Amino acid sequence: MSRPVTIEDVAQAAGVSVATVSRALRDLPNVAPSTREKVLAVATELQYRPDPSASALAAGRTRTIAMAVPVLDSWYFTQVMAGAEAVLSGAGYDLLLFSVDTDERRQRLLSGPLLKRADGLILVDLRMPDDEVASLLASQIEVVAVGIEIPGASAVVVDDHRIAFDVVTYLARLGHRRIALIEGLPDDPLRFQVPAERRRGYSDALAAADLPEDVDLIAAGNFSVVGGREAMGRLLDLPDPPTAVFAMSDEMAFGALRELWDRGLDAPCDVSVIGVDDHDFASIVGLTTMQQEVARHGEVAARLLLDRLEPGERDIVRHTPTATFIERSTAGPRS
Amino acid sequence: MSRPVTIEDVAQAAGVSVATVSRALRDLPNVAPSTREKVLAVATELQYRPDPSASALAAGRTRTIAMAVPVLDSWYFTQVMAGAEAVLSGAGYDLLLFSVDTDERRQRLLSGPLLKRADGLILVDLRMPDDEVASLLASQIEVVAVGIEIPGASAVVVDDHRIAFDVVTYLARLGHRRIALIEGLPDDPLRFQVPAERRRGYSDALAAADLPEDVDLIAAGNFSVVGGREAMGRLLDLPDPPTAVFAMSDEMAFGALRELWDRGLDAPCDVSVIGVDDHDFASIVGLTTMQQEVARHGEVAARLLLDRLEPGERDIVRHTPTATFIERSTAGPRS
DNA sequence: CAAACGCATGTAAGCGTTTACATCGGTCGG
DNA sequence: CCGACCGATGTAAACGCTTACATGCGTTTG
Repeated sequence: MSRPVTIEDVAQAAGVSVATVSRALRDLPNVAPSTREKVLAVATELQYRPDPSASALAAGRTRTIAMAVPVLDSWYFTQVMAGAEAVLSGAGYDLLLFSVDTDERRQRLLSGPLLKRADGLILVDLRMPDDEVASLLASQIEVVAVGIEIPGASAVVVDDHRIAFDVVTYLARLGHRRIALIEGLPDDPLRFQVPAERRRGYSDALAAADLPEDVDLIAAGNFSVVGGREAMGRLLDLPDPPTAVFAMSDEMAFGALRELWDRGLDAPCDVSVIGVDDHDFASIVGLTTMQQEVARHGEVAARLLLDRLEPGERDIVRHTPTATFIERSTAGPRS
Repeated sequence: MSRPVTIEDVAQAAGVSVATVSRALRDLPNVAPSTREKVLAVATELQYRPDPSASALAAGRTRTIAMAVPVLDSWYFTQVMAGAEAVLSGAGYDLLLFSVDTDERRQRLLSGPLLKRADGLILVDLRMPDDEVASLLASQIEVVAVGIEIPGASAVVVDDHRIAFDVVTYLARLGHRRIALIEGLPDDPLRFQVPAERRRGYSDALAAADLPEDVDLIAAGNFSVVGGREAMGRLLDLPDPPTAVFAMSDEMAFGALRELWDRGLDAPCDVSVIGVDDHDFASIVGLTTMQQEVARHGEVAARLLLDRLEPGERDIVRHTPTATFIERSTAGPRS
């Protein structure tokens, strides 16, 4: 109803100038304690709320961090997001969330007004062409990447090659000779860097174990439960099906397990299955997996970003979280 | 490097006034087609990006919607969020995300500058005292609730009483006489309305089936997998354990199943288990559940909000999504 | 004791938009 | 042929803050 309270109202009521109010409310130096108190009292009394748009316009800082992820309904991304949000809200920043499902949307977003809407940007698993990277870095906004490397920006990247390599090597040591891969999005090379790295790790591990690589053993699972299930279906339908499967994510591994069960098969008796993430449900179904501290990824990214927003040129940091292999009950020796 | 391009730069380059640029770029009437074209050309040429803060300040609209949820790492909330985001981004709105884990944070948030940061607010499962509701509604911001009812605001609310009633009645009809409830957060009455309603539905169904209610059969599961597991553990340790369990969420049901399996028991042979949601993994483990179209909740909420933001006083709408019972393999007759 | 300084405060110029209002040619009906 | 009207455009005043700079006063210092 009533016109919102402005800083001017507070100034008037407190008998000082707007500048003093501004300083007092933001804990800047050069304000007499008595004055500060008075201003604070009046401000709460009047229920004054500074207008963020006005502050942003005047100060050039929005106190907002944007985060862009490929999809919002995937466990991994929501975990990263939750981790980041915790840190950001603790530091008084707000989180602007975007899901970027197409190249076109990414392009529009990352060149659009978003850049002026936030002080920083957390980019999760969104690979992009060089020119976009360049224009991003040229813009004022501070960028931190998760899951991808962006030359010139801090990043949180797991060693995806190693994860895949270790898992596949483990399976090979168990005696498996036909080891399948359920991968993510083979059709969209720009989107994820992760699948490509894990794919390489898979191939290298096979080579290291002197196993031939068979393209039939590579199935796309789209990083989803149903995708994993369908992929497993295709693998089992092969004339010479695999005895072990490495799924690039736990979610796909769950789908794979489901398909096994549906066919009256079981892991690890018939087929060994290993995933990545240590999803909340991995322990439920006993999935052997390569654990990642996913929420930490987000926390670390947020912290790196906040660090760089502080005045005083921080270095570009590349943080590599560790992954821990967790043996449960879905992988065993080749029968 | 170079000073960002402002509307003035565009105006100058196009040989018109800033007003005309503003009008042309926003497709307002009263601009000659030739002029509009010219302006558009110059704008793209210069890579002009309007500053959202400035627009917001001048126009009083932020083109942003805030969404507050109790936690970010729970399946239900992320689904709702994903649904809302899809609609909002389609309409050119940005999503500001907040997790509200304490009463204090909620209070601060909902009275703070947030209100000026967004044109609308989607409140999910956050119950609050009357005075807060009042001050929220008194503020300029448009509110839509999900999972709770806020007098004076549109809402998306499932019939939680009915869901619980139906499930428990179903179990009673199967011959179960000791039906347990794994609930959410009993200690925090302000936070969720949902648990309270489902709890009532549970009690009423027992009464309708002439079954006694036993407080020992009610265990808190915190809406999490581990919580559900622990709750089930406590229930099984009872001298007279239940033969059926209704979990208020699938996630808790998963935990419950896990506990059963760990003890060498199984559903439905030893204990029937039913959840709510139809979580992605429900089909994996064959969980019988009451399905909700969760993402739709978010979509609908977003749409209701956008409707109300259009000029032209819409009515307050109360949308009740339907829930569908899905029989799978974790519930059966009492053995 | 004057000059120099430091601190608390005020003044006012932005920040980059939107938009009410004024202006200015033309067109049109009488 | 003229006043009314209309559509295209410009002018300038907000919008609510931040902040560089100016001011004024009490203290210190040589």
